[in-house]
Amino acid sequence: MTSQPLSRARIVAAAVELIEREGADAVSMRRIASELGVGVMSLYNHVPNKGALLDGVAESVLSEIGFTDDPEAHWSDRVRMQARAFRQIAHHYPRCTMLVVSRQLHTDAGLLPVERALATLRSAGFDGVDAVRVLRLFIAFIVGSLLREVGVTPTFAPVHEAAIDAEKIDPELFPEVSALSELLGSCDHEAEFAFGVELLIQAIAVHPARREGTR
Amino acid sequence: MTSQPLSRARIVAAAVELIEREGADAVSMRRIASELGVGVMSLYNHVPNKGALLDGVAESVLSEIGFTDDPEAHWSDRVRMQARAFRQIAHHYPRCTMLVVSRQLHTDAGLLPVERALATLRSAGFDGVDAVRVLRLFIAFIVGSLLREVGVTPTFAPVHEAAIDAEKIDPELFPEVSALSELLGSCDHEAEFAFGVELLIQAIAVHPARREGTR
DNA sequence: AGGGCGTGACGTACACCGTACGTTCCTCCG
DNA sequence: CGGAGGAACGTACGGTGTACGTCACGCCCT
Repeated sequence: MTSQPLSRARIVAAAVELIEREGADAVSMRRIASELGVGVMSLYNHVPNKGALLDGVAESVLSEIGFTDDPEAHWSDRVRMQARAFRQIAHHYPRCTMLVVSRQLHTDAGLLPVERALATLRSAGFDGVDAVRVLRLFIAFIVGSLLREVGVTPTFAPVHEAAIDAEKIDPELFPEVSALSELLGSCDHEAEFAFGVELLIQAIAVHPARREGTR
Repeated sequence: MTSQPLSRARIVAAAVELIEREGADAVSMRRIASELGVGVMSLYNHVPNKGALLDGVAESVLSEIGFTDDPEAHWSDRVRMQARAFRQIAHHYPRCTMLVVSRQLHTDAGLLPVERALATLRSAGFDGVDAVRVLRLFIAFIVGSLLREVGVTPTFAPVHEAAIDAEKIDPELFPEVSALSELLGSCDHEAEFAFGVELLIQAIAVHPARREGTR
C-alpha cells in the first residue's frame, strides 16, 4: 500500500503540506499519520517527538530559501536580495512562517543565512561587533514584518480585512487612529517591507561605525 | 472557601500569574480552575472560551504599559520613551510577551499605544501616510526584538546560553559565524534594543518625507 | 543454511485537553 | 412566599501526545 518506506523527510514534508493546507493547529500526530496512511506510533521511529517534528518543519522551510548571493555586487544590493529572499518564505509557506520565526533552531539551515549576512555586512565595512549588531537589527525587522504579514491569519480566517473598524472608534479618544483608520485598515505588505529595507540600508550606509569605501 | 466571587478579571489575573510562573503551555482551563479553587466549567460563566481568555491576558498585559508621554518633549525623546515603555512588558511579563505579540487584538488597549505613536510621529512632521509607514517599521522592529529576547525561552529552559556552540561549527563552511561565535552566542538585549531604536530615530530624522522644523 | 537480532510498523493504554450539556443551589425581586 | 435567573458544578465526549509491549521482516554471522 505504502510505496515509500517512510522517513523523517517524508513525515516533515507531510507536515508542511498539512500546515499549508489546513493551518498550524490542524497538526497532530494522528492527523499526519493518517495523511501518510500509517499508524500513529510509526512516526516515532523517525521523529523523537512533536516538537522535533516542528523543528524539522521550520528547518525544511528555511532551507528552501533561494539565495542568489553575488559577492561582487554592491553590499546594499546584496542586503536587499537577502532580505527579499528571506521574505519569500512568507509567500511560499505563509502558515509555516510562524514556526520558522518562533522556533529558534541551532542547525546548519539556520546558520547559512547568518553566514551570508555577516559576510555581506563585513564586506560593507563593518567590523565583527557592528556586523552582528546590524544583523540583529535586520533580523528583528524582518521577523516582525513577517509576523505582521502572517499573524493576521493565526490559523484560518476569512481574510479579516479592516481589523480596525472605523465605525467603532471614538474620535474623541483616538483622533489620530480615527483619522487614519483607512490607512491602518489596509496594508501593502510588499511596499511596507521595501520601505523598511530601504530605510535600514540608508541608515547603515551613513552609520559612523562603517568604514567607507570598502567593496 | 472562595472569598472573592470569581470574575473575568480574577480569571485573567490567575492566567497571567500562571503563565509567568510555569510557562504558556501550562495554561489549561482545568489548571486555572484548580488554581482558583473552582470547578472547571465555572470559568465559562465569565469567559466564552480559551481563546478569549488568552486575548484577555494579552489585553491585560498590554494595558499595564506605563506611558509617561510628554507632548512638549522633543519627538525623538517621545519615540524613545514609547519604545522603552513597550519593551518593559518583556521584562515584567516575559512569558506573556509571545501572546501579546502573536494575538492581534482589536480593542482599546491595543489602540492606545497606536494613538500615542501616531500623534508623536505627526508632531515630528510626518503626514498620515508616512506616519503609518514609520509606525509599522517601528512595530516590526520592536516585535522582532521582543521575540528574540523572549523566544529564547519558548516555554522553559535552563537559560540555554551559547545556543551557538563554537565547537560544532565547521570553520570551512561558516567562517564568519565561526569567527564571531562568541558575539553571536551572547546578547545584551538592552544595548541591542537601544542601538536599534537610536538608528531608527536617526534614520527617520533625516528622512525626506519628514517636514523639518516641527515641534 | 539457520539462528539471532536490530529495525520499523503497529495497537493499546493513560493522562490530559477544551467544552457541550444538564443539574443543583443560592439569591434577589415581585 | 414563590418564582426566576444566574452562578457553580459534574459528567461526558472526542481529541491530544506519547510510553510501552508486540509482531513481522531482512540482514549478518556463525
